[in-house]
Amino acid sequence: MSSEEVDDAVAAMLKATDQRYTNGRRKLVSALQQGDGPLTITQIAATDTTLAQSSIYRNLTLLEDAGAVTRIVTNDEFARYELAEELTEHHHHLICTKCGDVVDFELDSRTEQALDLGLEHAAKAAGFTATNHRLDLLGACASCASE
Amino acid sequence: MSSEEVDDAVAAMLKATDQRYTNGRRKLVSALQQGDGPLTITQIAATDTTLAQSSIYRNLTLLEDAGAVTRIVTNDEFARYELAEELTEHHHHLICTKCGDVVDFELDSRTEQALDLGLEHAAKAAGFTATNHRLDLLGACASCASE
DNA sequence: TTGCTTGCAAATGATTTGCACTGCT
DNA sequence: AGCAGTGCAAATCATTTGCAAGCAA
Repeated sequence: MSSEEVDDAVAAMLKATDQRYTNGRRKLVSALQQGDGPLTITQIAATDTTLAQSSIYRNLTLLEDAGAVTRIVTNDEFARYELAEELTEHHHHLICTKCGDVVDFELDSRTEQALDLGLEHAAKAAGFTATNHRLDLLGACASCASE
Repeated sequence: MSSEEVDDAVAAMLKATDQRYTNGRRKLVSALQQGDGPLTITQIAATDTTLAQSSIYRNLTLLEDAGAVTRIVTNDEFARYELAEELTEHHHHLICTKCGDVVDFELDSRTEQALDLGLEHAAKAAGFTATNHRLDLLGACASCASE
């Protein structure tokens, strides 16, 4: 999805929830589009020092409610945000347990399909109504592993 | 792994890090063994009102450092703890996005193998050194879905 | 104007820490 | 006796919220 398409989609999502697509919100979406993985508040704030922290928090929450953004927590103390799956490709996360960095990756479709089947089965067995899954790989990123 | 085996294994892990296996720590391990999924501090505290919150936090951290316990964060504000994978079976989590409850489940071995292969491949491609993976299913648990 | 947005500063709440006390060894 | 473990209360720190001012319809 191109940058403009994402923008349009977000605009539509916001309109649907009676929210404005303000300047600050555009900046957030843009920052999230840039990164190659989910970003922390600090990382987002660093992309544009004119953004007030409280507004970043508020607007990310608002965007999350509108369905444009997803909040994820890895294991360290900061939450991270990324564009909703609907606006990106289905992907997973490489989480470096040393530096805490998180990077996206995709699984080949054969594996992904096998996984979906297995999960569907397991969910049914547990009486669980699954909406989506979340898969992370934990370990050391390239730069941390070489140290 | 039986309750006693877990206990022995934890004892060994603690000894290896020069830590005592005190009463309070035994209670924590026991509580975690009981639950059918990772537990929050609140849930653990509820199993034994004589445990001080600060000690629960401290001891869980200590057990985590010893490798006996794993801390996980799902998406709500509380962290959860479970016995380390080494002391249990490899499993995944059903996370109810309504009530926040987390329950363990296992994937059939065929799917798990396919997943391992795919992940190994993806990790190599990204120059990532993976130690393990984490897979959650998000949705509504049986009781929340029926509401 | 009218109401949503923003920025600042103060409040909240999970988690951490200091310190004095208790209990192993 | 001597040091590790505990409980309480105070301190932290990410996140949330109240409020007054700015901005768009």
